[in-house]
Amino acid sequence: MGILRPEKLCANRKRLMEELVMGRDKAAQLQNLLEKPTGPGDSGPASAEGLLIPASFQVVSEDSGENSKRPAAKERRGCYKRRKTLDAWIKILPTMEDGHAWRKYGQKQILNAKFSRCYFRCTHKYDQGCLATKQVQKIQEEPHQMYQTTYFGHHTCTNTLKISQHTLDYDPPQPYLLSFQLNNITSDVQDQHPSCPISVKTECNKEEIECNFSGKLPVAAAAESNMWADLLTMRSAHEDVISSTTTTISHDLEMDFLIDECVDFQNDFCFGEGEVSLSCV
DNA sequence: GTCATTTGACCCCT
DNA sequence: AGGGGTCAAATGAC
Repeated sequence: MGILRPEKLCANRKRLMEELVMGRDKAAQLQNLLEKPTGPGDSGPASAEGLLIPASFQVVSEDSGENSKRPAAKERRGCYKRRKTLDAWIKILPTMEDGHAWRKYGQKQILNAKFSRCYFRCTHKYDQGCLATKQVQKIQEEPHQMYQTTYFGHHTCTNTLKISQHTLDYDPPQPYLLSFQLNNITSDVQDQHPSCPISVKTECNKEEIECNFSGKLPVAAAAESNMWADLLTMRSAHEDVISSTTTTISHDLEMDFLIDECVDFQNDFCFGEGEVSLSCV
């Protein structure tokens, strides 16, 4: 549910386009943030948090209905409401750690997913009423394990933990935080290679990097092993675009790209979902 | 004893 | 109807 599934998007094109427009706006906001450095006291990254991939089809608890006394299991009918609106975003990290104190409250095996999904709520849900929650799903096995974390709501608690030393000491060239989105949705039915421009942004050694691959991405061939070669080609072919949209590209890029699904040429658009890992070397 | 995790059941939503 | 999100009793760790 947390993932933008192509088949569902195909069924609701209008909604999808609205999401894309929103994504574009978010990107513009991010650009502004990057161009306007924050002061020493500012919590810059926090203000940019919401600009990561909007998990549009996720919803946020309207009313958790947390009472001190809970009814017995059989009396729980209608005791809680499903999440209703969205304030969610996705991060892909090599660790579950994110500097906040979470308490696990559930785990589910998800259909067609290799790994189970874990559900966390803020430790301070009851003492401070913090409604932040997250879902963590492993998406890649060790040794280069990666976790897709979907956050819902922002922390309102004050007792956040410091980022663990493990996280701080996380040294390159291990994969680092990365999120990406497809900027536009178009297709080229003639050559069966839809054009899906990609934005990639990451935080690597405290340095923000944003790359904008605006070339044609042969999505249909995304699963093939030469994907990285394609991206490299694309990058060199659009070096001017990259340099105009990034502050620094001093790192070599090492990427694994995978697109799970991308289809529906009949409706004249395509969409892919995927993961990108980026290493600092 | 306290708090976190596990796990099966329950419930909402599509 | 079934998948996915949440609850809470049972269990484990400290």
